[in-house]
Amino acid sequence: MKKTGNRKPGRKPASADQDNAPAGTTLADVARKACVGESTVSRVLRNRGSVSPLTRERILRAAAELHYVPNRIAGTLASMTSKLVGIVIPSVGNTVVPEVLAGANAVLEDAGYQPVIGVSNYDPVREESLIESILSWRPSGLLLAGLEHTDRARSLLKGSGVRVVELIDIDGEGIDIVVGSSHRLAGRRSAEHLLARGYRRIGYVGHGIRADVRAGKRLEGFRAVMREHGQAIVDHEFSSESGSSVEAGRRGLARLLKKQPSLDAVYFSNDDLALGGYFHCLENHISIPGDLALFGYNGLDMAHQTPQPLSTIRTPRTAMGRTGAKLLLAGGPVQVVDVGFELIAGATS
Amino acid sequence: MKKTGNRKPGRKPASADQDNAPAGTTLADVARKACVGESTVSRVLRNRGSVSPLTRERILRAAAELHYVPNRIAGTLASMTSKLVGIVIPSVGNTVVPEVLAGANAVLEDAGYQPVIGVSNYDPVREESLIESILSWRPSGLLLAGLEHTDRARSLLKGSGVRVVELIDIDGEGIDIVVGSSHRLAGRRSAEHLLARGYRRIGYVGHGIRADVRAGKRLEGFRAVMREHGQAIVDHEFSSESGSSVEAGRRGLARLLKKQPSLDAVYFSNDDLALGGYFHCLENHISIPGDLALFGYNGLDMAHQTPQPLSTIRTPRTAMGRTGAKLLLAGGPVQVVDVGFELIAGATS
DNA sequence: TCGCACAATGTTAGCGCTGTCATTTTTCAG
DNA sequence: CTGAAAAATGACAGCGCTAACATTGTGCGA
Repeated sequence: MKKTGNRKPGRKPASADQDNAPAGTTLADVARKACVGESTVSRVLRNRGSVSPLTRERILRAAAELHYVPNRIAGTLASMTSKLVGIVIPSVGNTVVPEVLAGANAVLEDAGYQPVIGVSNYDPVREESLIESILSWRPSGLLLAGLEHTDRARSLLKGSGVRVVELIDIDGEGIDIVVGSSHRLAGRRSAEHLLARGYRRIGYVGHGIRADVRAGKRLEGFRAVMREHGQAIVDHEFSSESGSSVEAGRRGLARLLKKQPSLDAVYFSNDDLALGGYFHCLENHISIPGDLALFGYNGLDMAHQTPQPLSTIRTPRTAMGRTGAKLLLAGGPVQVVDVGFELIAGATS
Repeated sequence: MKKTGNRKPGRKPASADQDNAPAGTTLADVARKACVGESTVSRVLRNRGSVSPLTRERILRAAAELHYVPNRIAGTLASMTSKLVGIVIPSVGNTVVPEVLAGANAVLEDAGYQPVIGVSNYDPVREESLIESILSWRPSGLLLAGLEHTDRARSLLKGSGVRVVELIDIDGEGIDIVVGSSHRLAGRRSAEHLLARGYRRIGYVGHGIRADVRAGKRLEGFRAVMREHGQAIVDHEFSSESGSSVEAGRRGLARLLKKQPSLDAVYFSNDDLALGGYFHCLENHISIPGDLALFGYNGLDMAHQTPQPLSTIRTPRTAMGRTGAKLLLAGGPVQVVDVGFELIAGATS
């Protein structure tokens, strides 16, 4: 036989402190202190509905005196709308990501949103679990890097119904909104540039497709143009994973030139690597672009400060983040935004 | 006269969909589908308490079929313990922060915590409001950069009762746990190094105390040693705020050398600036360290890949983040952890 | 066979807010 | 001065979950 009713409460009631309960001050405490109903306090704190100036004043004073900090967890649960936005990035060390992040963050912050981030470390499976984990915080949107995700990640996102913005890349099928530029096209333009300048014995130092999807797409575009011109990349050197990118570029170029001393140009998968290559040339008195031309990708500030600014392609990274965040919050239609890129001729080609 | 009771519910009850309610599937739905009580589902999903293998299996299947994603907002509210950790950083572009962040993030993620981040942009007032905002998500801890905060920020943190870890710097008064190294001492060691190598006409290019508190502390230590040796910095050039750090370093050194052509060494407030200085020397055929010695701070990988590795001081940034995060979660006593630093002699001094 | 520790599961009261609606007070045109 | 619309405020049922407790089943030594 069940014995319903007549049971002690499941929790101990909060101790009835007065005035100084820093950790656990609730809206009800403020209401009591200001001698008003809870909903009035709620209205004042969220600037919604109409409240008389006197009451508002009294409530604000009470809240301040109690050092009240609203509990957004409770607020979110009650209102079913969260001011949380999930962000999953592949890495923080990367030179590109922080800028995109900064752009997005600026917009989100201004709109009162708080970013919840996860770092996937370029691992789609890790990304999937981060997405799941972040979704459990019921964010009102999600910012992702790139278009490559596991199937389950995709279905989780579709099922959740939250707005998703995929940043950086537009070469592929997006889930919802996509903001970025075409890496394939960037690769093409790079090849066209080098060919136009008369370079023919061109090598490649960088990531393979497996290591970096977007670098792979650039390489693909690059090769396509070469092929169209009856040319081919003479040789390539895929960067090993260990050490910094700059170091990888330096070593990579060294290895490549040992195999192919007669190269007249090298295409790097990004500016970090290219900078490493630049340092290698400096050290070995290889004249640039006389003996060897260098071409990168990203438009890093740093690579623009060398005695000879690096030839590269710059993408509007901050704008990308800003646009992505804006569209995330705006609630517009599904769309793909191509933010384009700019080829910087530089002095190394 | 009040009319209590007998009122329609304030919310519309969730539509009684079956099987495919992707967005709003709740624990109750799973319980119903698996024909068990809600608490049993909760137990299974959190691996707490004992549940028979068969029931567990049934529940997991039901959850999977319904694509159930737990609502941690509700969970947090109910359990009064959150798996959120707040992180307030001064900037993402900065080269140091991402590494510290990566270290911290790795530890937090492994423990199932989700970081909620805010970017203060080096503005203590902005930091204060970010702290307040983040506290409203009731995180179980907060990671901050540096020891300098507004009074109100400090009292908010003290009042909230959450664990606080301040990273990077240990020269000052901490709120709770502090993990970092002494910048004052780093400045001292830098000066000692340059003096020991016989440099006497030393200049400074970098941030003033106002622009970067920690750079200011390093400069202070540097000057103290100089003074103790009866020396003084010949001249200095504070970097303007615009443009990248590398560019600032290049321009700064140019300006400084125009004023003081006879300098034999320059102390930079960080490696980014020093790298800019290095590029300036390269471009103007100033031999290093023959004509001019350069010394930086941070131990950036990139500055180690130049033909002549930069003389600098390296701090264990990733370890700093890891340690900070570990202590945050560990619940140990208040303490200050000095992670130290390492002077890298390099080839520019 | 009984009784008791313990495993397995159900029941329910909140967690601290917000949204809806009810109620009371004020304002103001007619 | 009157009635109705508008402003101000209060009351309270959830939001989806967890923690505490209640309840029932199960194995096993006495």
